[in-house]
Amino acid sequence: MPGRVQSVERAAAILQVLASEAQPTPLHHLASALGLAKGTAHGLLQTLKDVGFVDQDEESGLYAVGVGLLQLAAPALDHNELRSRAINWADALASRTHLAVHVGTLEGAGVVVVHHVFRPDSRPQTLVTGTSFPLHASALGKVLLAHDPRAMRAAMASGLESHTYRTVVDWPALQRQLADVRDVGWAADVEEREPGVAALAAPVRDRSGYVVAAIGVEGAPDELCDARSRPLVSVAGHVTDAARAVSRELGHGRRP
Amino acid sequence: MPGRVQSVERAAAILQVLASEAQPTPLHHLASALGLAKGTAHGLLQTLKDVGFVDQDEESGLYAVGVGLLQLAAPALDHNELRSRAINWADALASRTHLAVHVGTLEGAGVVVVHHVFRPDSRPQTLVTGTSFPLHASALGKVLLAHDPRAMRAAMASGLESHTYRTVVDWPALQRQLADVRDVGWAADVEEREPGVAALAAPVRDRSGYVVAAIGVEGAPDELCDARSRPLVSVAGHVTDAARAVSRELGHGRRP
DNA sequence: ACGGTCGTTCGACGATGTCGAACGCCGTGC
DNA sequence: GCACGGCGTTCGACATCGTCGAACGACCGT
Repeated sequence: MPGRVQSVERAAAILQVLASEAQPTPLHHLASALGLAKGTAHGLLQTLKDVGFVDQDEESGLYAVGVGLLQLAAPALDHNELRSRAINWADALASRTHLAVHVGTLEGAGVVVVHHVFRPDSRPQTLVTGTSFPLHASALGKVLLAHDPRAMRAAMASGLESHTYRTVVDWPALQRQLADVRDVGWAADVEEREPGVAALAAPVRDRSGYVVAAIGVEGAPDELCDARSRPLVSVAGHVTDAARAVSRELGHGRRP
Repeated sequence: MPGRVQSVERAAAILQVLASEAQPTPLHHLASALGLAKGTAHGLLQTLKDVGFVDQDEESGLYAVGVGLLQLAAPALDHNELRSRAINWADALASRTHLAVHVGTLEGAGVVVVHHVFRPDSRPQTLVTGTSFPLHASALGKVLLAHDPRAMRAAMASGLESHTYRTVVDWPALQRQLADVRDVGWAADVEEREPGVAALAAPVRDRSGYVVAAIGVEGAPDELCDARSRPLVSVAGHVTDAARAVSRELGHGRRP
């Protein structure tokens, strides 16, 4: 691509492959996955090691994304006023509902989880901070679609991909759902993004009243819904209360 | 540096400057800070934008580290077995001690906080995940120095820099402290890294018995120490219990 | 209206990134 | 014990690509 720096694109591609692998990766795999000569891959990897973005195991020679990369991402994330302010209310929401809590913001064509509170029990859980959820097939995403025109433009550009048999992939049906979201103040996703998973989310507004994020809970459908898969209003109430509290922290509702 | 890719080094330097700035940064500042032509900085920034590592505000034109970078760092962090296993015990330690909890591992010449549990109250707190603490001037770091020869080599290479008037910057005195750490099983830092802050930490061992991390609590000196600034044995007991529990989760103490 | 600053674009040029070949090490099979 | 294949690493040649200075358009302040 003209005007872009190819070696930086290649280095980023290496990081993306490393991040997507469950285990440390050999150099030859990276080279072949990206169509690079081994010498080229080696030069890029040594540079990434020097700057702390990649670690290489001394014994096996395998490569992985280094914790050093976190030093870039985490402080930048914490500069985000939203996340700083959401943290306490997210903890409270998790305690109150006994569910996992996510906070997400629009990023490209998806909603990226910027904060994740584990459900307060000892079952194994997977951190999803940094993960991008589809806008049309997640509660967090529907909140953004309902209130943020940029989200709507992004969804129209990328289309409505099916994720489960319950995903809404019909624009009129989705529009009707979004009208309901604006009406009741929260969104639901019942096995639309992932089988066996339901979520409820509500909008977080900034000082000017714009929706800048969504906060929500996630769990098994029978933890959030009644026997006919209808979301429990009690859970939705906890979510909207938390969303309002975070919005107040961001200055929403204060006189100028 | 021969054998390294200069443009990847430059791109990494840009990210490091952006991460260290409290607010979004103009292109000309980045160019002058790194001694680059504006056209060069522009090409690197557009490439970083394309790969999602940098965002540019549409109105102001200012640049910042993008949430997209988190998508690389967070999943890679979660692959780290240590952090997955530490999360629950860290929450329990925070509840028990009413203090903030950190888990840290050796990274270069410092100890990087890979997990941070906020103290369970509503006072404002700052997330330090990703932050590197000095080895000799932090409880986490002293644990690693006491048990991990790589940490000792790194500290010898980088020296003992003073952080407060209480920082130990004398090798024999530090060595004596580290012998005590090995003896009692925990380390303390009383206003050595930061004025008004004290911390206690204990070693986390892997299946083979090697110390791979430290877990600790942090708070005001009077929350962890008695009137003569001596660490409270009760708090140290909670910390060593948590460290042992995490070590067991990592397989320490199991027969092969 | 004008001047200055900034982000962006463009083309020339040479510095650097890339690649193929080779090397050393390690593990495996015979 | 030896040979062989695979892998990470090194090196030098070459041409591709990254860099920079100049210029442009937009915006802002005076």
